[in-house]
Amino acid sequence: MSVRVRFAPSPTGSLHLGNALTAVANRRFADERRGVMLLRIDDTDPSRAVTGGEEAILGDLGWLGIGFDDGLFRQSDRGAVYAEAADRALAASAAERDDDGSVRLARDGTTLLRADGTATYQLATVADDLGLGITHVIRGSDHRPNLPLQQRIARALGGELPDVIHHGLILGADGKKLSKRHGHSSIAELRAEGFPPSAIRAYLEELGLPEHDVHLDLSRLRRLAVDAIAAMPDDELAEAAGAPVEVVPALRGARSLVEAHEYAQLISEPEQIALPEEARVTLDRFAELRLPAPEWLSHDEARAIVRELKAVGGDLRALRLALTGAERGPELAAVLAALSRDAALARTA
RNA sequence: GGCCCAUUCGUCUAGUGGCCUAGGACACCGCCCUCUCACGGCGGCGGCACGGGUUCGAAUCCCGUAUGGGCCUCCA
Repeated sequence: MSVRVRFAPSPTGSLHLGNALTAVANRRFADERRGVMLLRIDDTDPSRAVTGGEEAILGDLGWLGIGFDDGLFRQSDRGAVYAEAADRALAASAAERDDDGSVRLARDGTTLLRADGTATYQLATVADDLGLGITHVIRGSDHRPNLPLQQRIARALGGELPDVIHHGLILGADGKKLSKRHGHSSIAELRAEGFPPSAIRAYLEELGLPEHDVHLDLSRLRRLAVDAIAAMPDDELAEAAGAPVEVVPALRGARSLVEAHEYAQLISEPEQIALPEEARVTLDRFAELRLPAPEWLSHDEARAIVRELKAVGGDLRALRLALTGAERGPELAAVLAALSRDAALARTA
């Protein structure tokens, strides 16, 4: 029997990092077994729905490069399936109808169908895991207490719950439940902070299926961001940083995509700043070297100029300041290579 | 409070009774490289939660305690 797993978020907006871990774990579980992962939106509770919540989740998954092979299924579309499931449980005397019209599991009174006929999460999730042919449920350990109950519901529906694997949750660095207060808790936030998707993906892959709760390790995530940026092809980095591909060599030292974008800005639109008088001699020397060189420099040619300036004791900081308007930024030679002769001379005039 | 799960350096982990004086990665601290940033090189700091068993031998098995977490909704 081929493996079939599902990722089943509630449409409450951008994915929480812990949910993303579940998605990645399911994706990997399926991939490693040439199985199928389907996407299901668990939206049985309309009061919890958030406008744009589903779109945000789809956007996050796409951004992270997590695809799905079947679905998307929405529980709000599947009322008939749950009603039929409830009937089956009723017929088998595994459930009973309450005075108010709701349907409850006979054994412990857990509500399966509300009085208005809509399914609760417990019924919907079990009916779907059975009905959609799920073979393995991989979810966060916050669901662990549900396991015995869901197994009972599965039997009440005449089936058997798939194998269930629980993984530890991602907590804040302080060991408390990850929340908005910590920052960096949702994919949207991490994205805005400039983390490349491949870094987040790598972090989640690294975590695997933690047996116990883990603390979010921002240092590790930052490191992975640096590695991910270093590994990005030029065109990809250019797009991710919103910069022209010519300046990409100058973006390599950036630690985040936000910083990469700032580096690009330094080159295209530097802030005007006043330079100290002592800088003049270095800038003049630079002009002498730059003038006879080609309109555009190769990185090697740019390095040769930097080396020459350095050899004569030039003030490279002043040159950096003149060219980018900042004391820190991309490698000098990369800046020179990204600037035309005219642009460079204008800034050092 | 009840039930459940977990517990190896700051963090993530390797470790399934002898190979463990507990290995690695990231972080941190020095030094080197260096126009800043990032990368890289070298070195350092630092851990089996505690107490009892079992065993010739325990990070590894059992029990207890502690700590952390999860859940206790007609939420997911």
